[in-house]
Amino acid sequence: MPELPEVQTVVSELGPKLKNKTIREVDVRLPKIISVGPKTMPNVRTADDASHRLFKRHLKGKRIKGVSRRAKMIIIDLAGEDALLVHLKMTGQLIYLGKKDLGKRIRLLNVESATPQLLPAKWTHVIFDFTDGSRLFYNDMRQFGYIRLVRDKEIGQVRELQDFGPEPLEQSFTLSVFKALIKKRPQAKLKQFLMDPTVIAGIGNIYSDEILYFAKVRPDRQAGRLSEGEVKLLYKGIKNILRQAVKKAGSSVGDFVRPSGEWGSYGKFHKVYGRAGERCKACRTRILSIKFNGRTGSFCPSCQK
DNA sequence: TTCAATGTTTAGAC
DNA sequence: GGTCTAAACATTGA
Repeated sequence: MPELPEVQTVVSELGPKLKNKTIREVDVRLPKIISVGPKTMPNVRTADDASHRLFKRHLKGKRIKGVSRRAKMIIIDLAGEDALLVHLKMTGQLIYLGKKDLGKRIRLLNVESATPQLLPAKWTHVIFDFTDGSRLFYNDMRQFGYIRLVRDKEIGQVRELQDFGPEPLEQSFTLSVFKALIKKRPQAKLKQFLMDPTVIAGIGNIYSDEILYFAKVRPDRQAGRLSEGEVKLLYKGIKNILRQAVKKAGSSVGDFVRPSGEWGSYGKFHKVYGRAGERCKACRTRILSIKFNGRTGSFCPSCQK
């Protein structure tokens, strides 16, 4: 589900809601989602009783200072020396309901057949109860995501936060920084290059497709073989597409929901992602869909050279 | 029944 | 070391 624009949407909308809330109780319904300490390895999550108890005990009574983001990781900063790291992976959702909204039904899947549901629902794995009666729900159908409790000073040791490329929307991500990245990986194909978190943070399958369409280059072109003009257009595409998507609160493909239960609206603007077989909006050629290194990429064979 | 799905890591091959 | 592939996590829906 979430790439940079979706995660940024969660962070922007959740931050003001959670700020200065105090946790009354945490209900962990699927222990493997949670873990404690910076060195936890993904996919070796044991969810033993000790860390489960530690997690609940540590969070009880803690006040939330703020919510921020690094790459696709959500960082919930707690008073004292603790922080919660939340990674949504493919299908994680964070939904916040105020006390008087707890009876509200939320549509958790952006498909016709999905009926709105009361929370906690079938895929709600962790519930945070705040002292003012509001609640934060963590849902995750595929159960790939996680919530990890770490000490502030341990954050630097979290391996999922190490070795990340620059944040593409920050001012410091300049054209010359981008050119330096290309020099480092000249052989990489563009689709791979854009999606590699050690090259640039936060770009996944949806936005790599859209950025490549914007830059009019094929996903299988080599990064080091672009013309000067193509490099500039690609750089501009990264900034433009991501900024636009953040403005529209992300794309709700499948199951991205905002913390309020609303949908992101950027999906309406997709030019190629999810449009395989349909016609290119610019030239009417049919959009192709091809596997590139295990991931499907969609592109216009006529507009993209 | 089979396939693909927004993410990330790891192992093995070349 | 760089790059590619497949597999792993678990479930749904077309």
